[in-house]
Amino acid sequence: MSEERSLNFIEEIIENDLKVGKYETLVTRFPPEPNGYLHIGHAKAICLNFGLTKKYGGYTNLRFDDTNPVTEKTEYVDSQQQDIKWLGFEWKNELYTSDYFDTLYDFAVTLIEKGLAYVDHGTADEIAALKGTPTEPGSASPYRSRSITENLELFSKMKAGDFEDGVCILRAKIDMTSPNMLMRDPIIYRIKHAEHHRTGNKWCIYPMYDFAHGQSDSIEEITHSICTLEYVSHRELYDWFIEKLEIFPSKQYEFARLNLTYTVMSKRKLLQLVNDGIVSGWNDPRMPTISGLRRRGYTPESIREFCERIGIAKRENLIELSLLEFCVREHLNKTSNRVMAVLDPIKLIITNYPEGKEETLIGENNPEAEDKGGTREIPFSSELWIEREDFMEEPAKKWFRLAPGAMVRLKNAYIVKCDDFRKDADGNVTEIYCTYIPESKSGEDTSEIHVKGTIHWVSTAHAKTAEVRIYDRLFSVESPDSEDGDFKDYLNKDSVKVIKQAYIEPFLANADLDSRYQFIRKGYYCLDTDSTPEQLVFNQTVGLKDAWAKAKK
RNA sequence: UGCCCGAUAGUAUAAAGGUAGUACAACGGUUUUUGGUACCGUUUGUCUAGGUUCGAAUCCUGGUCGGGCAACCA
Repeated sequence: MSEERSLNFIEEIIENDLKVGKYETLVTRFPPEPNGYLHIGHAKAICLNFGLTKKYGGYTNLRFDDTNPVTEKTEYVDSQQQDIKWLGFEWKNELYTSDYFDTLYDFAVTLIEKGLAYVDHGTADEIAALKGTPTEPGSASPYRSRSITENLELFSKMKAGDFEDGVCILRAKIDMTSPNMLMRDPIIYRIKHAEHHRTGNKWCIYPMYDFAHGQSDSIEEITHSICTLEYVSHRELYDWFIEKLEIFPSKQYEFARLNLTYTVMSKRKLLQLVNDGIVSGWNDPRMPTISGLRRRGYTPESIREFCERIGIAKRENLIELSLLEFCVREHLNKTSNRVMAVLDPIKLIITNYPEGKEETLIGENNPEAEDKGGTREIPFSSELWIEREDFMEEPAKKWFRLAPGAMVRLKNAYIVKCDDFRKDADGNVTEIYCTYIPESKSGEDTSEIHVKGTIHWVSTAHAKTAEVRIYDRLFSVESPDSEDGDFKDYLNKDSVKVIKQAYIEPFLANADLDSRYQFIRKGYYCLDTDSTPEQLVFNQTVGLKDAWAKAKK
């Protein structure tokens, strides 16, 4: 059944490592910094790391990379955990880089003792100046030659809180002339008198990313430490620390991060959208965050499928949003029940249907499901709401819907013929008059009449109302990041359209937050968390493909 | 004017020296009580110049283009 997917370069490395017996057990980790909400780009990394150990055995740790107390919060830890679980993955161990602060401190002492680290009292500017540039080598700091004893003492004082922020830092002693800027005596510990979300005020010195990440991987015996391309140049340092400290040799591999058209992906920019009130929050349905996609109605299955399809490689990429939309349509088409809702209503009156008469019709819930998803009852009467766009006073060519003299099928009901219509003073059509064909009832049609168009409807007497929110891309250009000027100059002004009063069939009154629906001929919808029993609110996840709309252009 | 990474249809991603394939997108058709779905078909590609080889997307050299690197961020 399962078709073969070719291996990506990381799978090739792993298969080879396993084959030659380099590792017994594959161990990966997902290491977010708890300073924001996870987005679809993180989903790619999550699916990769957890997917690898699911495929090859072994396990994946969740490690919060919390080495910067001023940006990190427990709120983010909680949301990130929720998002990973929702995506359908289970971590082996829940860990925090801050769990290793004692060990990391000892590692720093070891380095000092080996003469490979020193305390520098230069200011940030002085240190930057001596660092050189990418094209010019750096030069030694005046503090570079301090004795081991002095360094040990000063570092201990740093830990003890004897210095204010910024007075001094601990640096690795490597090579100020290295072509790799990161090897020019990188800072490994800085002083920050700040409260940490887990360790409180125990520490006033915190390790830098480069002095924490590889060692944490090593402590956990991570075999394959997978990260994004911007860390390529960090690998040399990563290996250097592991070698000098003589600890478990985790290996770092890098892949290209995800970029998606019509959105931005950096936490910084997403935070700006939230703070500027451009979106309602991290989980605004237009956001590319996991929580936004979830609220929008995306399913974990569809996001996992998307991550599978985009592949893993090392070249920069910009994935078309249409692929994500395809994945969610594909899943929702198979799993969601069909219902009828009229978003832009106009009244249709069946003149030969007895006034006051009602019928209960049966509709199948999902033609794609094996059991058709069961059936539901749909009330029918002489007065219906239909979609305004399903009537044309002067039909275009190839028009299959209602027009004077034209016939269509009402989904799950009868064929009707349009006899007349009314307009108001402004020329807007207000009512459409039809006659129905009694012997054309769905399921027992003996009329021999075949019509090309089928439209959805809701009985006016039985309709419930709901608010419907329809979303469009957040930005009007494919790559807001690469345009001139500020990315916010390219916002799509019409990224949300709110329909205050749509008519929905009574069945939908019992909609729950876990269900997704296909509004027939319209799209996929789910209940929004803003919903109340008095006021239902639906979000459009994605519209259906619309060949007619395309043909009109 | 340094170092590092990369370059295959519109977008992604395969082909480990031997038929350039797949998906999405686009376009056309068949089926259809959703102008949906399903199915069928069409268009479009190896950055460039050399070299190695019987044979190069793949190996080598030069060039071009794109990205990263000079936070007490991760």
